[in-house]
Amino acid sequence: MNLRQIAYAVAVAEEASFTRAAERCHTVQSALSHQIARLEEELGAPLFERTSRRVRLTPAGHAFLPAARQLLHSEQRIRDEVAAATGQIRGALSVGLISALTVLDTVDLLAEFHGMHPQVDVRFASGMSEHLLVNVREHRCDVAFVGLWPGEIIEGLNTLLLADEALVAVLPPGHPLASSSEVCLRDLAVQRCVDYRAGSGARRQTDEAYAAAGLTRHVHFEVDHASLMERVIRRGLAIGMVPAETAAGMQGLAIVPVRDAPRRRVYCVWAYHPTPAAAAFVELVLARSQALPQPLAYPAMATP
Amino acid sequence: MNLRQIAYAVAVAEEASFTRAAERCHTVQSALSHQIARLEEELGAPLFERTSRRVRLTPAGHAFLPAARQLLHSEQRIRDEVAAATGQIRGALSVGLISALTVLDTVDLLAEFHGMHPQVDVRFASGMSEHLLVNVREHRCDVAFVGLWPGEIIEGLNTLLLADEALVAVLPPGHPLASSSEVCLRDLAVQRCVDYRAGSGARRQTDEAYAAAGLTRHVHFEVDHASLMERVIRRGLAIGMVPAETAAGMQGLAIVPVRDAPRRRVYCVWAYHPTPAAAAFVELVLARSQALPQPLAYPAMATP
DNA sequence: CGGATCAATCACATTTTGCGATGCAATGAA
DNA sequence: TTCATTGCATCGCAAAATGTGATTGATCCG
Repeated sequence: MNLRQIAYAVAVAEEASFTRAAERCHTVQSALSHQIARLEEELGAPLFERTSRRVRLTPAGHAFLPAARQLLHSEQRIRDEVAAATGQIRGALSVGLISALTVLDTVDLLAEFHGMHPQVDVRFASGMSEHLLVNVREHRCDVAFVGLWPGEIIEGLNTLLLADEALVAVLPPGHPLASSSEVCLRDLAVQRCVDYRAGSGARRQTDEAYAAAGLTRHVHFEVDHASLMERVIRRGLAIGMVPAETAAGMQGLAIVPVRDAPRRRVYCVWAYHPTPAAAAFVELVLARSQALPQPLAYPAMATP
Repeated sequence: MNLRQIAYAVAVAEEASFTRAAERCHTVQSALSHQIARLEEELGAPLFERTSRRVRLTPAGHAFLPAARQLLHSEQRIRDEVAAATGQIRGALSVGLISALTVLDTVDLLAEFHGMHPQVDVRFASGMSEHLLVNVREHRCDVAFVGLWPGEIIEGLNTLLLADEALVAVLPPGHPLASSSEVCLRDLAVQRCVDYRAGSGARRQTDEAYAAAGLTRHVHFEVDHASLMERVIRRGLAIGMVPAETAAGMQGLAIVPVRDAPRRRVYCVWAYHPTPAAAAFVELVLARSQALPQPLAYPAMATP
């Protein structure tokens, strides 16, 4: 077995062609073909089914592929780790974002990060908190910014609490409640509401608050980004709730404190043993976020 | 870079000697020395500090080592996966065990497993539940049998509930409560108690039950194995609580049901993407354990 | 001081890999 | 059916990488 053979085989699997794989690997088809044959011989099973005109993976090939990719990943990791040991941060950094993220400007943050470490390739991936957590756990993502409802435990990951803010109600200018000095959830539950998509962490946090108050409400409009929520409210279609800091940026809308407001928590999470690039990025996040007091390891145990 | 170079470098790091590493790799010292030099050249940093008489890792070498081991692990994984695709289960299987495990005989189970797949090398590791869970998460263990207290969530791992039994009190023959038809925790809390070590999952489960009943008790004897607990009780030093099935095997001791008995849960846990050997072992566990109804994904949400 | 130990270096043999040309099988259009 | 095309396997040869054994040079220890 051989690093080159592995790379060749993965290329063939991805290109579904020996010829194109050879081009991608900057070699000739005969050399690649030979190496694949040697690899198959050593492993004791053919990896590819060569029907003329088409190359397909055999069952053995399907079993081979994930482990092979992991091996190539390890190779890159070796280079990046050794480079980091001599002060050169490089490699790839995959950052997951929830769409409701407003507590810090990640693009600004990544601009600063890119200035410090221009050799790092950055990839964004947006999605819902649960999905991002799975991605981080399975190392498809290095770092993610997620929202979680109170009491949730994030096990097996590093976490940093970035924000724990009370939400405020955001109303269209002419709304009957717009001039109130304070409202409570009971007032809001009977209104037409806009909130984040069901299943998202942000949505769960508000749902949880209504449920705890014994209230049911109906969400007429579901959005996946704060700017969409703002437009829905501005148009007078519904009322919403956002963190106070976010609301401050919404010009021309009525902002009213909520007595029994739910809190919006945002965490930065990353896996154990981060890559050098991920570690450097987390360090920057740490430096740029005022350090909030972190919750206990097992908040569920703290309040029996 | 090269698989052989990586293997050579890891061998040097582990043997702290080029000569011994060469022997271990079935080659001569000069060849190995040359390959290490080439590897260091490609990586742009020396991995080893050659003081005469001693070889030590440089900072770059320390950064290199974990990623290199992971790469070699991937190589083995490729072989094992391809072999599994052709029906040959082999490789290594690391099983973690809590000492309080009595619901199934893991040695019997592994004997049967070894009969089915003799090419798999099995390694045992005993410890406390929390520690085993970390080991499984970080892939130092493939499968673990752990005890958890009610309400705990195991996130990011596959789980199978193996046992959920009520505990019964076990008393020395002449004990005042030995002839009772039933006792409650209040009766037991004032007795001298033997239980598992503080910090273990089994211990937490009983501690939690006493706390929930508003009782405090003092554990005079801490043990790390059921057989030790039995001997302490037999000697008349203390009373204990064990699952009913376990108690059935304790001849000559008084077994008394407990009205508000805590339950002892035992889970089998394993990481996502198990190795072929781990997957085969879990399959056997599944077949040999009567399938209990599994708890919800988020039991904390189910009882708000 | 002198033997022992250990890694680096060198010349040379062997193996592996790459390259270009060719062969062979299958497909699809005339 | 025939023929051009596509795509992978095979082969001979050149180049590169790797292994071997002997030697060197430095350091440690008695």
